[in-house]
Amino acid sequence: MLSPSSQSKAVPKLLFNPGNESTASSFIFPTPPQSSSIFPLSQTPPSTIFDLPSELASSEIVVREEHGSGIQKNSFNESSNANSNILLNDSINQNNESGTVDLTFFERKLQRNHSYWTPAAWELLIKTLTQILKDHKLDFVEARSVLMASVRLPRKFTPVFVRFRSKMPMYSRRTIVRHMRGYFKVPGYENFQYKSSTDSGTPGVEEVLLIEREVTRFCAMYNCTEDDFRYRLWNSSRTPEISQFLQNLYSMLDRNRKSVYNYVRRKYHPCPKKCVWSSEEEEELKDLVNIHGPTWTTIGKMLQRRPMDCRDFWRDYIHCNAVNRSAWTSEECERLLALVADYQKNNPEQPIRWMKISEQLGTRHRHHCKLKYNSLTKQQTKPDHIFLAGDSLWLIESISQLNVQEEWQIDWKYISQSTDNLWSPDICRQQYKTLKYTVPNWEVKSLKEILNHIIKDMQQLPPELLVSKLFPSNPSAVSNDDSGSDISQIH
DNA sequence: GTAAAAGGTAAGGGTAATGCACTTTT
DNA sequence: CAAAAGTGCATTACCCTTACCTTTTA
Repeated sequence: MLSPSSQSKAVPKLLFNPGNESTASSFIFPTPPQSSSIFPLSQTPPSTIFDLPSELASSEIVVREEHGSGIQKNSFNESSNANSNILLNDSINQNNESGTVDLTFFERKLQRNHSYWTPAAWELLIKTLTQILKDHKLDFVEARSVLMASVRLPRKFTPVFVRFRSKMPMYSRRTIVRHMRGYFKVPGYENFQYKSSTDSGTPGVEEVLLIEREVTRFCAMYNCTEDDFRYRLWNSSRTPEISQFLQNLYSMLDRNRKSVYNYVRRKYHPCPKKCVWSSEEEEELKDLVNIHGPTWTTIGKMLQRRPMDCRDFWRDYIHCNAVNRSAWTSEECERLLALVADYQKNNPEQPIRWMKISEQLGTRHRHHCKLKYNSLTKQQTKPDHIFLAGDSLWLIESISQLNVQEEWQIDWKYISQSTDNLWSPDICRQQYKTLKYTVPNWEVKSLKEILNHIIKDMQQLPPELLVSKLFPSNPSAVSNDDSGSDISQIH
């Protein structure tokens, strides 16, 4: 039996697959301009692609519901949290004791509708934004300023949600907003910016499109369907056509050969079924692992799933069946610390194997162990994040030199780069916030006033306390970097 | 026959998207 | 005041790299 989400999970369809849309194959992405240039309105795609429908005129904007939007809840967060934990734990316990599967629990945990941002989503977003800019006679820079000037999304951007709701309902409002801000290069949204290609990690838009085009070309050349291609790619007996196909991709893409190979094999696996596991399948998976061990390719073939999906489900659900989601007890914390200490003692200078720690602890997920350990030992594990007094002064002076009026105008990426990326933009911003809160009545003060106040405060410190990680050669600086003299840390 | 290159597999590790429980704004 | 929208933190579904082994190629 499949949970209902298997029916509702929409598969993103590439809008510009040949044959899907007649104008699509000629469409070229207008990549975001450099912040200094003007958005090229002349690149606006023809209206045949755009055909913004009457839905945009409608004032009724409904997007996929998220975080209980529209339903005001009582503010008893503590008790409602506790209740939900009790519910979850009850269902887990019942599951353990009776040996049967609590469907309510499984449906709950597998109903997520998780969709990654695809090139097709970029295309839709960029098309819609281009039209909005045209309608409001805005250029890229102006639109960026409008976006950055208000915390809430200006109303002129709401047609984006209407468009997405009708074309790609699987994306939440938050995801769309994040990519919109990323497209306009709003500081703090660097992770969501448009990337045509990348050295490693998730491939950029152009890379994905190139791979898709090559697959289409392969199918046309050998007169086969995409399903045929998938089977050929995974066929145990290698064929020269597939080898040639892969070789072509390696030469066209500027990234590690193995990365390309793995990506293509993942994306074009013959078994598209994923995410939702029925209780029967789960039992079957358990049996198969008992019989064959962790031979995921074999098991995947038997279950008609991708090998790594079998591994993931086994590792992150079945294997942590006793996972506890309630608050950590002090005994658990102590055991965690002891286990990690023991591991580090036996495996000096090795990265901590959280899967192993999770297995030994027995009641928590690997991610939970890692997060808890990091929060328990925050000071020790993140010495790099600590700003010494001299660094804090440098940070505030650097912001001051930017000569900006408002906080949102601070280019944190630039600040971070000035530290040779010793601190990330986020860490710099966080440190600024920490310092800001030391200023009395900061809420009603301007940025300049806040900065001047902090600088004045810090300049009153004795020079010997103004040590710096960033400028260790500073005559007043003390050389013991990692000993982290507490007195010089400003918090 | 052999070394180099490429393919195949699974362990290990990580993160983008989202859920929850709020707060803030309209 | 209600509803919509934003947000910090936790969770999870999905993704990527790397190491090691096998197979193919030159």
